This record gives sequence, structure tokens and C-alpha cells, in this order.
Amino acid sequence: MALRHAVLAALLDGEFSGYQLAKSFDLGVANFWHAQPQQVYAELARLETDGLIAGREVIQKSRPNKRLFRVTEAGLSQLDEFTAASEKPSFIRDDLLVKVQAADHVDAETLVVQLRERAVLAQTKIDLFDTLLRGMRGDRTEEEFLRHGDRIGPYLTCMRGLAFEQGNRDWCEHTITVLNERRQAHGQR
Amino acid sequence: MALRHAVLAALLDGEFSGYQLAKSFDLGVANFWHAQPQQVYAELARLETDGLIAGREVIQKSRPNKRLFRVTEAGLSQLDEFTAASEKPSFIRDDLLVKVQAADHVDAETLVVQLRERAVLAQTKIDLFDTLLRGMRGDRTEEEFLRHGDRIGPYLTCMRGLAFEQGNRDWCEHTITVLNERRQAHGQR
DNA sequence: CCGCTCATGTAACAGGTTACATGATTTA
DNA sequence: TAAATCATGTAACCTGTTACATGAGCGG
Repeated sequence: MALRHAVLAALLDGEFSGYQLAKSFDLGVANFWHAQPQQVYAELARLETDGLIAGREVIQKSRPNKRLFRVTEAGLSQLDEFTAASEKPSFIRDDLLVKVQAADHVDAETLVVQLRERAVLAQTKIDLFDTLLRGMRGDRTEEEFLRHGDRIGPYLTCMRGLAFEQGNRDWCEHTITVLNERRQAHGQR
Repeated sequence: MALRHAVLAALLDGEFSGYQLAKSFDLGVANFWHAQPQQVYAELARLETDGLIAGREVIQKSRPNKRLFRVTEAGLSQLDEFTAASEKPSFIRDDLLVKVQAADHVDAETLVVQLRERAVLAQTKIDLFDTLLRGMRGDRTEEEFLRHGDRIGPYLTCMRGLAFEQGNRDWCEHTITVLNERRQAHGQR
């Protein structure tokens, strides 16, 4: 049940509409958690009912009206409780890994295509995270920012996201090299 | 619906019982996918009904009887199809990241405890993966093995698992350092 | 004799995904 | 004028988790 806490954590940075949150959770800009828009809307409704967030309507003329949410006191203490609770470690679940696991029994060319796609995707995310990090620290050095900045949570999670995607990209490229060398070595088959 | 393909991929290495598979998927020894024992048993039943795997009973005297499964021809072609199908990229979903995202609003000490626990867990996995990799390549060097070994799929996924856990450990330790330095700097708060 | 491992499941529930629905405005 | 973006949801379905059930042998 961590989606609700992920939403609370995302709302720590200010007021956001369901739409804004949904978008960042869907595209992975909220790089610490992923969720479908429908999930986010549903969770917001539940959070408001439970009094953990409060929404206020904003009337817009050239856009549909929207509701902006902020975390309440009760919401903050929920986050505290959640932080204290011990967690089961999160596991990897990745289609691409399943495919590579079967590498010796499936078509290598197809696999290489998929690996290349993923490598490109990873690079896109790397660039995005780089930009986000630079934006957060401004003109300070990373060390300076982490020592004295006043909102380092998102920076730290973004760093993990960056390292993760770099790992993805490097592994994909290495795997591609290995598969290609083997194809050259002992024929297509 | 990748659990079924993960099970198929795991069965490429030989015959296994439901119990053996369930254990490795649960503990993450099958480091490319995670699943509960109950899920594995259910999936095996479905796979057998669909003719993608075949089971044979093995009578044991001092142990309950068991059923060993192997992949059928139909199963192999299913794996091929799956490999060719494009996938949606897998996203991170990690409680610990949610907690760090909220780092500036929750108790730092509690967070550090959780980070330390995770770092230890990551190190345990690193050691496990190291052993597994060494076991797979035997006395060959890694390069030699990847070039000429006859079952490199599990080796490659294990490499990704290793890098992932190293990333986890390093990030946890770095985050701990950052949080501790800040606590020293401007008092407990 | 108590708890662990081997061995396989069922059932209820919580969480996540996909499809559908609506409707205005800005951009190409 | 067609597509993308803003904005918010409902409903059906599939997947994953937790709890429960059973039973025999092995090690301390």
C-alpha cells in the first residue's frame, strides 16, 4: 500500500492537481514510484476522504477547472509512521531480463533489437535525470547542495534513478556486444 | 503476463519441481524475476494445462513425491513469441525510495536505520551473485566464458542483478553519509 | 518433542492495468 | 481540421499477496 505514501511524498513539494501528479507518476518523472493515472486519481480521492490531503478548487477560464492538493498534518504523521515501518525489499521484475535469461534458446537478433531499444530509452532517462538534478542544485556544486540545500529528498531519489538507468544502459550495451561476438564466432544459428 | 515466461525461462536449465522453482523465485535466486510460491504453483498448473510444460512424477521414499517439469516444443515457441513482442519498460517501485523522497520531512535517524538494513541486504545479495557467477564460469575467465560458454543467459541476468545490488548498496551508503553530515551540521532538530 | 525442510495446493483479498467516457482549448 | 493537451473519473479485469491447510521425515 505504498502508492498512497508515494503520493503524499510527491505533494511535499507543493500543491499539485491530480492531472499533474498523474502525469509525473505515469512518465516516471516522479522517479521513485510508478503508477497509472487512474490509480493516482483513485488514491487522491481516498486520501482526501481520509483527511490526509486537502484539496481546493482553482477556477480557470481557458482550461477546465482543477483541484490542487496539499498534505495535511495527519498526512505528515502518516508519512512518519510509514517511514518507521520496516519493509520487504523490492524485487526486480523485468520482461527484458526474462528474455535474456532465455538467450541461448531464442533468436539472438530479436533480442539485440530489444536491448538496443532499452538502451536508447535508458539514455533518454539519463538525460532527463541529469537535467532535473542540475535544475535542483542550481549553481551550487552537488556536495554543497547536499550539505546545505533545504529539500534534498527528491535529489537523492533522482540520483538513484540516474545510477539505475546508467546501469541499465551499460548492461544492455555489454549484452549486445556479447551476443554479437558469439554470432560472429559460430555462425548465425 | 510475464510470470509464465519467467517460469519457462527458468525451466530451460533442466527439470525442476514446483517446490524448487517456488523457492528460487521467492528468495530471488532466480534473480531475473520474483514471485510468491503460490503464484509459481498456480502458474505451473496453467502451463501444464496449456501444454507448454510437461511434468513427470518422481516417487521418493523418505520424502513426499514430487513432480518434475520440463519445457515442451510448444513452450519454446511461446518463449520465442514473447521475446519478439515489445515490452513496456519496467519501472522502479521501491518503498525505500518513497521514504527518502520525504527525507526532509521525516525522522532522519529512522531513515538511516532503514538504509543501513537495506545496505546489508544488498551486500548479502552481492555475495550470493558473486558465488553464482563464479560457479557458472568455473575456471574460465569471464570473457572466455561469455565467448564460448553454452548457457550464458543466466550469467548475463546475474550480472545485471549484481550491478543492481551494488548500485543499491553504494546509494544507501552515500545517502547515509549525507544524512549524517547534515545532522551534525545543524543539530538534531 | 519442537521447529525446520520437503512438497503441494485453495481461497479471499489487495493492488495494478486496460478500456471506456466526456469535453473544451491550444498547436500544427 | 486533426491531433495533442488539460482535466477527471468509472468499470471490468488481471495480477500479486496473505492466510490457511495438510502431512511426513530430519536435526537438535
